Amino acid sequence: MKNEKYYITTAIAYTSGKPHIGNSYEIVLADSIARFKRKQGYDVFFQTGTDEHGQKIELKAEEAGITPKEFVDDVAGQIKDICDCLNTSYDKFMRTTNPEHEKQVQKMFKKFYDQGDIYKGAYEGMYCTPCESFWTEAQLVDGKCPDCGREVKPAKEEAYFFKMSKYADQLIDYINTHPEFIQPVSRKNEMMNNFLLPGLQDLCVSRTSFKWGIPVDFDDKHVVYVWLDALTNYITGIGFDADGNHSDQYKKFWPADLHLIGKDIVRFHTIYWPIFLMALGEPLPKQVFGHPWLLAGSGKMSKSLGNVLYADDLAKFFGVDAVRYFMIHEMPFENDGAITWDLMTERINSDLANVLGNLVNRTISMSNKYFGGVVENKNVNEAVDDDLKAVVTGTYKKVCAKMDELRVADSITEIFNLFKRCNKYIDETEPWAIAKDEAKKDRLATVLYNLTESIAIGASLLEAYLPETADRIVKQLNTELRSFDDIEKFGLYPSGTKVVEKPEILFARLDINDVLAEADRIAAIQKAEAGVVEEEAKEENVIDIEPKVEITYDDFAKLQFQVGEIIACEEVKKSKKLLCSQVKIGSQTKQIVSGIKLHYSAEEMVGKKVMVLVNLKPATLAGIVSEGMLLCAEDADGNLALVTPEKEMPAGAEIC
RNA sequence: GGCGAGAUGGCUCAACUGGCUAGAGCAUCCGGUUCAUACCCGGAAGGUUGAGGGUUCAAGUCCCCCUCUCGCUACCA
Repeated sequence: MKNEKYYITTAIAYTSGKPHIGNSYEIVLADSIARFKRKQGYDVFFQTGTDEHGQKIELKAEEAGITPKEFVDDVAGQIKDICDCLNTSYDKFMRTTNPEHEKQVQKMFKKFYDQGDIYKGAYEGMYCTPCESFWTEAQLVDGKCPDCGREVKPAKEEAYFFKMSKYADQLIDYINTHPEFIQPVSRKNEMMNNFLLPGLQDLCVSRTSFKWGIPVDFDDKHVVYVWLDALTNYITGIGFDADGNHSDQYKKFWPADLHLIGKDIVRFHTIYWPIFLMALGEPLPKQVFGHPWLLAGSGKMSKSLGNVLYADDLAKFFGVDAVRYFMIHEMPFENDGAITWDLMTERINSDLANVLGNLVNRTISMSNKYFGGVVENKNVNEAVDDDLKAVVTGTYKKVCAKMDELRVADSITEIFNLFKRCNKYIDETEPWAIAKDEAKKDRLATVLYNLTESIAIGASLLEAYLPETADRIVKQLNTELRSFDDIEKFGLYPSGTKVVEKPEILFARLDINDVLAEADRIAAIQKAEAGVVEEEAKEENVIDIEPKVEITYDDFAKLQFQVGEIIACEEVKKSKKLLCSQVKIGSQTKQIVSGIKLHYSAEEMVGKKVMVLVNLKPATLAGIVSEGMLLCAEDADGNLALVTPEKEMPAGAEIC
């Protein structure tokens, strides 16, 4: 038994809605690791939870006509239900609306401010309106926007910034001297090359544009930036105190041994989070693993398509451990995995039903058929037994090696190799043939004992991944799950034990037609729900944007809008998003570059009459001069629609 | 555009610093078996390792070039 501690966390789930299967998989992965470590003798603390602040939630709550707190209470409940329905063994479910957490975040923010890590941004001359970006003094190039090189203006709003640059060198050094810190290593390179080496920019850590967040206690116009709020859950959840009065739990468990997160938020966990910790004077987490995603077959999940997969639906239909098995098995280390009803069916049938379920079933059946269910070791050994025993007792080491590398999918495959070896052993020994010879009765008993013992060991290895199944197996064998201390010893199954009379089907084989019928049923329900939602949404399909300052008519009159006809258009080859159009405005033609390639093809642009801002100062984009701006409407998802006159108008007509 | 990763049998992937007929699982076909959930065991077929060129006794592995895919990032007048 080891006496070391092991602190593992998942990312906390954002409470903007019920998470689909792709978001639920992380908790199962973490759970397998946590259970495995516990079984290895580590003192494990496993924390998960919810991230409950932010503008999106504020808006969703408003739409639903309830308070943000009511909204997140509901969603956090759903998320916790999913964690529970997947049988995950978290020790703490942390919510960022927890009052103690909120208090600590405020204290940390104040501490950072007091020690000069956070400063109030002075906006004069620092906001580049066209770029919609805030810049700090250090970032300005000759006092101008470092992006477009134009004048920056005083902004109306103030914000607090965190001096990331102060800690950047220290972080670079840490990452370089701790190669295991960021996993997989490809992520490490991305962080270094894109953020750290080019020079880390200071981060804006407060917002004034919405209210649903933790207020900055010494300046309550501001709420704390959601990431600063969210990331700190890893320490506040175990009793960190900004004044240094940490709980014993914190002293014991921090730093975390593993932050398990999705690959999309690696940046926050490997750059900002370590820097916040440095500023607090706390040690950094030992490892951050940005796992890939489990994607639903081809394309996006959407309710209107009826193809959203939810962990609880799947667990209800396939069983909890079948879903766990699929997630763990299919979850690759570096590339995204796929989940579909077909793939689920295939995995369950071939691995769980055929290999494992059938093995347990046939073994128990034989014990009952030949020995009335009593499994006895008569020690009549043959050479063929040796390899079986070697494989069975050697599996633990292989599984450990894979787990140490966080290759959880590979580790469960090792366990199934053990079961496959058992099936082969049955074929090699042919118990039904031995049974015909009364003189070989003791040999037959030994064979069945070896099988039963092998299964008991296999089930014990499986416990961390499929706890319920492991339990069901040993119950049928009338024994108990074995500790890892005894997992490499063959022969501990008590000789003379009587197994159950009638073996239970662990995993029934699935008929693909039944499965697809279930998929259709769920799809129909989702579509129906989506239909209702869509109709409601139609009436309410509006977007609120950040209000800008009031302008005078004179301000407006400075803008020259005209109808332009696109007479030619081509893609800007070097860019993913830019189209270059020749726009006829009256008798002249202007060249305008627009970031709309993802929404319009060059061909379909030609002939359109669009609204153009004509007197905008020319700028160079991707090396091409742009002499104006095509106006578009943009929805919440970033979809663009060109604005065109609703009646036929000549090119050059003024818009006023 | 910048940086990075990758392209291997129908599918998913493997092959450490170049080294014996390029491996495994699933799917397919054939055979065996009957204790068992039409299951299990064995075997076979299937790859000029994205294209082309080069280095070497030897290249999936190294170099050059081309095509394509993906990730992060920038651009979005």
